[in-house]
Amino acid sequence: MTITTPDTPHAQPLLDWYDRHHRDLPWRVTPAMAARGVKPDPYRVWLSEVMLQQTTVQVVKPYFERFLTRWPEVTDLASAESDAVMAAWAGLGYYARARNLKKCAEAVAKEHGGIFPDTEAGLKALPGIGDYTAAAVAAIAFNRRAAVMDGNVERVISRLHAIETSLPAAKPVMKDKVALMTPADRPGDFAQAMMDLGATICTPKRPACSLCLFRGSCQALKLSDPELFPVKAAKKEKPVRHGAAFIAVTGDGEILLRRRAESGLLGGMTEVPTTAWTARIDGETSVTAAPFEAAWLACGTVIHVFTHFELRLSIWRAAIAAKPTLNDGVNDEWWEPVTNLEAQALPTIMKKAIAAAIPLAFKTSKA
DNA sequence: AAGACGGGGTG
DNA sequence: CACCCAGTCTT
Repeated sequence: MTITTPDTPHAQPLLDWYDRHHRDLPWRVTPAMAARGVKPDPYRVWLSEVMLQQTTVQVVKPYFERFLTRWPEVTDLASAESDAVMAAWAGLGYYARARNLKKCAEAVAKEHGGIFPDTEAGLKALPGIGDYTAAAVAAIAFNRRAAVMDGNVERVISRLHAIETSLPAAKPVMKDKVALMTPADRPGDFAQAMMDLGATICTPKRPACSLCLFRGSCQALKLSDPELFPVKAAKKEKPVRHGAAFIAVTGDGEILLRRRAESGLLGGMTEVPTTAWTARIDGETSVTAAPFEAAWLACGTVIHVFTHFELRLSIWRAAIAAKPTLNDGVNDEWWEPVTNLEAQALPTIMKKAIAAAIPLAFKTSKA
């Protein structure tokens, strides 16, 4: 968003607050570091922002460190094996992000000489970079006066102005307010300060208004109840789907795995053979839908909640004496040593399914 | 404009 | 349990 209006009196007090209260995060150039001449690395800013899409700071931290150690620069990521990137992303969710991360790295390496575009428009043209990430990278990495608005900022703005219009309809108005506030000096720190404020003070539940530097000008606090903002459209309930998953293990300790389709749910990730996931329980077909005849043993049910439905997966296990012939000509399934499961691109639901059949398959019981 | 798309942290 | 998170892409 092009900003032509001057910043409001909110900006400087927020920057002062940020200098005193900012969080020290692995991808962040703190004000103290900036004073020593440290410049933000666009690759790190971009990588962190993509990981942070709909994902909390705490969850992202270890993934960010592992990615940076393994692929220190965008060109390293561009030349990496896709399977390795997907396996490293496993557990973070929204796997289209990982596929687009790889595409974006390749585009930067091949079409931009390994240098990230330094404008909002140039960034937004890249895979996996939308309104938020383009503005965030432009502001934080390139000091551009871009209006950065994420869920945290939406909450702060909606309370500051007591915006009664519900989300997402209110987004354009809220973005105008952010643009009005964003200063020409230190726009990146301003954006991070707004997000820090939303994450630590202006929280969804029980906000710490007494500690907020905007307590004197917050319209929601003055006129109403900050916790009632932002107003959101009513959400619909999640349907339940059912299916069965089959864990086949040979005497040599190998398990049958397959690769999911490139697009769609868990696209490009690894799974154990499963039935289709349907609305109705079909008990009779559960075992007969197994990949092959075997003495399948029931291992209970795993429940996993996705964004738009809940999945109840019946788990079946069988000890295989001799490897059955896999589907003729279909090369998307293979036998993998159970000892090598950690290196696979297994999403959390699949780790839970395998763990239900083979309790010691993974180091952590949670996965 | 609405739906698809994960998983974990938090109260 | 519900809610929410440094959103993006497709239809």
